[in-house]
Amino acid sequence: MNNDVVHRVDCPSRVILDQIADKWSMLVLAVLSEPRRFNEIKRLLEGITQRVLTQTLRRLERNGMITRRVLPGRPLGVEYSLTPLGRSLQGPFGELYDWTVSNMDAIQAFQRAYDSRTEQST
Amino acid sequence: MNNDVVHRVDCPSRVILDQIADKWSMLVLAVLSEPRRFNEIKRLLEGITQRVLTQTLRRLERNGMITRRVLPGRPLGVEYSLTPLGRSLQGPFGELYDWTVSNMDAIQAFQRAYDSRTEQST
DNA sequence: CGGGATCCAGGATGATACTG
DNA sequence: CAGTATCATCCTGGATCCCG
Repeated sequence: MNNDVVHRVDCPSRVILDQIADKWSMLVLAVLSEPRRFNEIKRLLEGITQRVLTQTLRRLERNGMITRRVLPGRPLGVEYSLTPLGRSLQGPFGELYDWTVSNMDAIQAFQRAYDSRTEQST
Repeated sequence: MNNDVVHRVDCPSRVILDQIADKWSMLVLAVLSEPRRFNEIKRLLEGITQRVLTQTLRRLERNGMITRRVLPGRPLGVEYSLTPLGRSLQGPFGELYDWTVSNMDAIQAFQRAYDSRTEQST
């Protein structure tokens, strides 16, 4: 990371980072390793509401990460799939995910230590 | 990414991801490539308020990413620096940052296209 | 200098109902 | 099925004041 520039408010990377570096975007992108339909994604991502999912999908679509395709036939069907751009994000996100998994235990240990150091006794 | 597990609400990686995959954490970590003091960080990160900076630093500290050291002497001084764990995050974050810089233009083009496709004319 | 405590407004979120 | 619309709510983040 170039520390001389990242922090500037006018650096476009900050704006972009804002768009992609959030939990749901990452998870949606992960789940879309293969094309999926709306409710399918929703089912896979336990805890997301359709409202938030819709917003996330729209944002990803606007940013050119995913494609929305209306399936012919009834009842309605919509399929989302990664664009090449979206797929190219799997690398960096994968790194981050792997790091998280590798260091999960260490982090939780730190948290416990911090909390016991912090919390007031009865 | 392992799609069979990422999305589960009970997967700890989701909790961790939540902690680290936010804008300010990434930027603070970036700026802390060398030890810095509170107001120094604040000055470097244009747009952050001391409240949010404090919260971000606390969270990072709790997660074992940074160390807080009170400097002896008057007036007060506090120095923050990366722990080995925090430093190990620079790799993944760097990847993401590099990706962002490389694809910034493409993304902004997508956004413009999407917006002109979407917005209603006068 | 480095915060903690408070107050307050606005945006994000959840739940629910309705539609093509 | 795949959303949109609405409303109540919650919580974050900004602004301020104060303290060691």
